[in-house]
Amino acid sequence: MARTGDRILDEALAQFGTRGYEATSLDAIAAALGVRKQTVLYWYPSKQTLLDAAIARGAEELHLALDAALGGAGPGLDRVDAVMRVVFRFAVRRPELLGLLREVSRLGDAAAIDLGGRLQPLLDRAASFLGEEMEAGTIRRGDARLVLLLVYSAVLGVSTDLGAQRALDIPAGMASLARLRRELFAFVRAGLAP
Amino acid sequence: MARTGDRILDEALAQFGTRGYEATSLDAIAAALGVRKQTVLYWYPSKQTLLDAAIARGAEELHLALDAALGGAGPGLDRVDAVMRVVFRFAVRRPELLGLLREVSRLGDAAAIDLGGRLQPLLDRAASFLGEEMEAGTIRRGDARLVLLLVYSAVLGVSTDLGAQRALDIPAGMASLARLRRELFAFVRAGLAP
DNA sequence: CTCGTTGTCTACCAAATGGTAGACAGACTG
DNA sequence: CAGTCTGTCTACCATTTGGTAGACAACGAG
Repeated sequence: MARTGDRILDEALAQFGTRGYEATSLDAIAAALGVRKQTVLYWYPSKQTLLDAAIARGAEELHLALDAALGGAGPGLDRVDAVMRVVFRFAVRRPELLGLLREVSRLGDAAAIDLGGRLQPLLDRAASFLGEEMEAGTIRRGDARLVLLLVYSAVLGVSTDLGAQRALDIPAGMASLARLRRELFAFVRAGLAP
Repeated sequence: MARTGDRILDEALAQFGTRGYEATSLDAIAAALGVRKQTVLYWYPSKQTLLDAAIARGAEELHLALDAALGGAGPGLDRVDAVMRVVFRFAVRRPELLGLLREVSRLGDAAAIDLGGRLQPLLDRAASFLGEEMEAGTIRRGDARLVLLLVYSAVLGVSTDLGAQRALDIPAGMASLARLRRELFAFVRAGLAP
């Protein structure tokens, strides 16, 4: 695949992730690249195909980063921190990717199931990790899958709900972002502590 | 306003909240009510007007319930519990309302700002409540607004991200829902504890 | 009975959307 | 040089969408 195909995929990921799938037209994607809609349809024969490809790409990127974080870090809460660090970095540097994640879960179509399938092993691994830590006493006991869901929601929510941040008068900017990160880590750590 | 106007508003809120604003057509709303699109346009002269009205209605409903919860409950973490109970009940009984909240924050248009304005006093109140409790030592010290954002994200995330729950193989149903609720409460309580 | 009001409908319309068909230019290959 | 393959484009098309114009029926008031 030449470079055009990749540029289209990037742009599609960005627009699907920020404006939403239905709200994004092929014309808009094409125009953003200075190209005609038919070029988009040449590389991806339908809008659905393009969405699938964007999801696959996003999932792969997430999977890679999270896999490394899950594998490389130390035991106990340090590992939780490592994962949160990764997700938080995504939230800052590639918010459209997390936006796509959320968008897909809303669409609830076949692509979402596919995405679920792709991330499944990762989630299983995370859940069993939480379970082990609960056994070892480093994490408060509870249902590992539910706790995972909670942490996921809190992190993703913070990462994507910029609207809420606006309503709360939380300023943007590096310093404030760092504070938010610290607060998030403290909150989750406290929430998981035995 | 006769009954048709209200039925349209309900249906619009439901569809905007679940399928999203752009993905919902006036025809779809009308069809769901066994009526023609022009009847919808008679009551609400444009799609944007309808969205605004739906948001206003949702905000009012939320405001009412949260206001009561914030006012009526006891001190300290009990009050946090009361608010979470309310939000959780919304998540179960009127998920489309929380969905609309999220949708609006994504749209980021004038309506979102309006919604923010409506809920602002409530958020201020919640934040200052958290601040007081931090002073009193019943809640772990930290930035009250950020902590509020975290709790909000966790609760809203759990409440709306059914897709994630599917991916995690968390079954639907009353019993499982109750367990999720317990786990959420425990998590937030622990996260807020000093 | 007549007349204005109200609410719903049929008939359109212009713009946008996803998608098809095919022309065409350049580059590589025999 | 002829021919094929690749990538982009112009030209359309059917459908959907938000929205306008106006007919029409029910109905309460004078």
